[in-house]
Amino acid sequence: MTPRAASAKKRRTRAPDATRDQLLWAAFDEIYRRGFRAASVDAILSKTGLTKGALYHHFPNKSALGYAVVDEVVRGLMLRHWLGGLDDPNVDPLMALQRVLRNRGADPTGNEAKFGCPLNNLAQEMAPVDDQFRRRVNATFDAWRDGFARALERGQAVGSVKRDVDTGATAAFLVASIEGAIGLTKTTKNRDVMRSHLEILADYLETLRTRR
Amino acid sequence: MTPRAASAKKRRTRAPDATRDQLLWAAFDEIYRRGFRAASVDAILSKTGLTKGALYHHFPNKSALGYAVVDEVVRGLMLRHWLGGLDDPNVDPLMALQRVLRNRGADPTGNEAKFGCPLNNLAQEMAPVDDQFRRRVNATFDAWRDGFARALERGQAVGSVKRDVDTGATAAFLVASIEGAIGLTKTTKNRDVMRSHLEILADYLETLRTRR
Amino acid sequence: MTPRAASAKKRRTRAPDATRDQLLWAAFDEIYRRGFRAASVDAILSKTGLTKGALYHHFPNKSALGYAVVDEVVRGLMLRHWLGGLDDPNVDPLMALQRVLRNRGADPTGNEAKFGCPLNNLAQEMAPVDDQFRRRVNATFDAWRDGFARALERGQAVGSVKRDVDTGATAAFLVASIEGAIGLTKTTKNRDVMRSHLEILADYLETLRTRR
Amino acid sequence: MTPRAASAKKRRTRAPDATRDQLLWAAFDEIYRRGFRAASVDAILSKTGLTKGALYHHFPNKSALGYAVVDEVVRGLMLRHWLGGLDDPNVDPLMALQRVLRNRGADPTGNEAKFGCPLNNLAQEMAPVDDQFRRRVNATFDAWRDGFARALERGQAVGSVKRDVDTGATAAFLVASIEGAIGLTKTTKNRDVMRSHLEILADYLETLRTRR
DNA sequence: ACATACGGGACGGCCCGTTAGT
DNA sequence: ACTAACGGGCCGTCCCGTATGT
Repeated sequence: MTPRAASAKKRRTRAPDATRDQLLWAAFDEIYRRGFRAASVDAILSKTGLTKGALYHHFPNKSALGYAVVDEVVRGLMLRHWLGGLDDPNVDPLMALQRVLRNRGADPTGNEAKFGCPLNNLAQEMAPVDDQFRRRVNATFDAWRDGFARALERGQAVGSVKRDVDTGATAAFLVASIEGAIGLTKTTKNRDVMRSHLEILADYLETLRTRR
Repeated sequence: MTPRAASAKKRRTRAPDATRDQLLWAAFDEIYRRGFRAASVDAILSKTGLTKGALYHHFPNKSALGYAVVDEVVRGLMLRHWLGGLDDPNVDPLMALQRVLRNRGADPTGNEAKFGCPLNNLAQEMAPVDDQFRRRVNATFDAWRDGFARALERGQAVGSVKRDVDTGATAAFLVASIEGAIGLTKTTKNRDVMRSHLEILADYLETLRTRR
Repeated sequence: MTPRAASAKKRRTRAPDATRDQLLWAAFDEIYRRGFRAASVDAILSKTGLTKGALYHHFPNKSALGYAVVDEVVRGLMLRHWLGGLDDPNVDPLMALQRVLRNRGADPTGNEAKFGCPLNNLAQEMAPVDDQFRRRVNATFDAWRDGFARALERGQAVGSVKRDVDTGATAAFLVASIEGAIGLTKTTKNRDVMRSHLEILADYLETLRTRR
Repeated sequence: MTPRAASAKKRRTRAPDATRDQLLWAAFDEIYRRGFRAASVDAILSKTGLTKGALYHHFPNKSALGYAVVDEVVRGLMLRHWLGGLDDPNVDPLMALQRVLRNRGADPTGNEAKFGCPLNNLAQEMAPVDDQFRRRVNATFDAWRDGFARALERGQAVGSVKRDVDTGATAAFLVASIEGAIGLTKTTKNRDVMRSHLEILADYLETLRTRR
C-alpha cells in the first residue's frame, strides 16, 4: 500500500532509519484502516516482517508509535494535501484557495471515501481519552488553519478579500467544514457529498471577495 | 409455551420493557464516552446492576445492542436536538433555522465539547468496519438532512429563500459542517470554535435569502 | 499433589466453591514451587483443567489470587503445623513446646527441605515489593508468635517458666530462628541442619524453666 | 590475535577490569532490590550506561552474572560484615562473638530492614530452582559458619567456652537464627525484632561459658 | 427473565539473547 | 571491547459469549 513498503521484502542489512520508517508507515496504514485502539501491533509487525523486538527498540510502547505516526506521517500528508500550491505568487490567493477546494474533491484513490481523513479519525477517536494524542493532532490542525488564514490575509493584502473578514475564524470554519464533509462522505459512501460540499464552500468564499 | 409467551412474541408492541431500556441507556452512555469497540459489556452491565444473562436475553450480541442504541436512543436525541422547533408555523423557516444554529452553540452540559456528537462518533468509528452500523447511522443523518431540507423548501414556498437554492445539497452542507465543528470543538477543547462556526453558518444562510 | 486435586478430573457440574478451592490449591502448589512472581497463571490453570475465564471470575488478578492463597491456604497450614497440640491441658506447656520443636524436625514429605516454608518464601520474596502481601503474611506470623507466646504464658501461670521471661520476645525469637533453620535446610539440602537446630532451640527453652 | 589479547587470556590475573566491576556492582544492587529473576538485565545496564554487548562480552548469560555476583561481591560483603573483628587476639573469643551480634543490630542504612540479607535472599529464591546458585551461596554460608565455629573453638582453647559444646552445630544455629531474624525484620518492617533477637542470641551464648 | 460460572482467544508489554557493525 | 538493532517467545489482562441453573 504505502509506497516504500514495496521495497521492504527481506532486508538483512542494518538500516535503523529505514526500519523505523517501515514501522511508521505500516502503523499509519493499520491505524488508518482500523483506528488506533483497534490497530493490532502484531498486524503492524507482520506487515513489515519485523518482530516485537524491533518495535520495542524504536518505540517504548504502542502509544508512542501512534504519536510518532501523527507527527511524522499524518502531519506531512495533511499539510501537503491541503496547503500544497496555496502560496503560488502568480495566483490570486482567494482563487488559489477555491482551486484547492475544488481539486481536492477528486479523491482518486477513494481512500478518503472509504476510511475518511486520517487526522480527523485520530482526533475523533483519541482526543477524549488521550490528551497527548489530542495535543499532537491539534498542532497539525493549527498548522492547517494557519495555512488557510495566511492565504486569506494575503488576499486582504492584495485587495481581493474584504478587510472586515475575520481570517482566523474563516479558516477554522473551512477546516471544520471540510472535515465534516469527509466524515459524511465516509458514512454515506457517496463521493458526491464531498464534491457538492466543497463546491458550496468555494461559492461561500466568493462572498468574501471585494466588489469591483 | 408459558402463558405470557403469547404477549412476548413480537417485541415491537407497546411493552416498554424496563430492563431493555436500562441496558440501552447504559450502553448509550458507555458507548458515548469510550466508543463502541472500547465500550466494555461488563462496564455497561455494572452500570445497570444487571448481568450477562439479562443482556444476552434481550440482544443476541454486542453489535445488536449497538444497533439498537443507534435506532432507539441516538436517533431520537439527534432529531429532537436539531429539528426541534423548526416547523413553527409562526416563524419564517429561514429564521427558524438560523435560530436553531445560534441556540445550539450553547452546549450547557459541556458533553458535546468533551465527547462530541454521539451519532457522528459512531459514524466515524464504525462506518468503515461495520456496514450495518453505517446504514443505521446513515438513516438518522438522512432524517436530519430531510428536516433541514424541508425547512428550506418551506422557505422557498413562503418566498424567503431563493428559488435556485439546491435545498438538498444545502441541507447536507449544513449537517456536515455542523458535525465538523463539533468534532473540532472536541479536539480543541474550545467551545468558541463551535460558536464562531455556527455564527458563520447562520450568516451564510442569510446569503440564501431573497432580496426584497 | 494436593489432596483434593485428585478428585478434580472432569467436573461438568457447577460447583463454584470447589472451583475456587481448586484454583487456590493449584496456585499454592505452583507458588510454593516457583515463587509468586515466577508462578505462571497458565501453569496453575493447566493443573486444574480450568481456563482464564474461571480464574478471572473468581479473582480479579494474579495478586488477589496470591493474597487469597496466603489467607485461606498458607495460614491454616502453618498454624496447624506449628501450634497443633500446643494447648493440651494435660501437658506442661513448656514441654509441649519442646515436643513440637523436636517433632517438627521430621519433615516426612521432604517438601520443607526442597522448597522451604511456604509462608517465609512469600515473605522473603514479596514483602519488599508488595505491601499487601507483607501485611497478610505478617498477620499469620503474628498468629504464630501469639500461639507460642501464649504457651509460654501458660507456662508462667503453671509455674514451669520463669516469671522474668519476656514471652513475646522469646516467641518472636523462636519463630525467626525456626524460619532461619528451614531456610538454611533448603539451601544446604541437608535435613540434619533442621534437626540439630531444633534440638538446640529445645535445649535453650530448658534454660527458661524454673529451678525446683 | 590482537597484541593485548595476550594479557587477556586468563581472567583471574590482577586486571581489575573496571567495566566488569561496574556490571557486577550494578547487578548486585538490582538483584538485592528485586531478586534475581525479577532483576532486569536492561535495568542493570541502564545503571551503568553500558549496553547488552558489554554484558554479554563479559558474561555468557544472566545466570553467570548472578553467580559472579555471589562469588565476587556478596561473599566479601558477608564475611567482612559478620566475621570482621572476630579474631582480635586481645579479646575473649566469646565476648568478641557477643559484641559482633550486639553491634550488627544497628543497621545504620536501614537496607537490611528494607531488603533483607542479600545472601539469604538469593538462597531462598534460587536454591530450589538452580543448583549452581545453591552451591555457590552455600559456599559462603560455609565460610561464615566456619568463622563462627573457629571463634568458639578458640574460646574452648582459651577456656572460656565449655568443652562439650558442639562448635559446628552451634555456629550453624547462630547463622540460621540470624538469617531468620533478618528475614522477619524485613517482613515486619520493625528493627526491634532484630535487636531483640540478637540480644537473646548473645544471652544464649553466655550459657556456653565455663563457670569460674 | 435473569444470575452465576466458565470457555477460549487475542492483545500489549516485557525480557533475554544474538548478530551486525565499529 | 563495546554499541545498536533485532529475533522470538511468554505472560497477565481483558473481553465477548455460552451454558448451567433458578
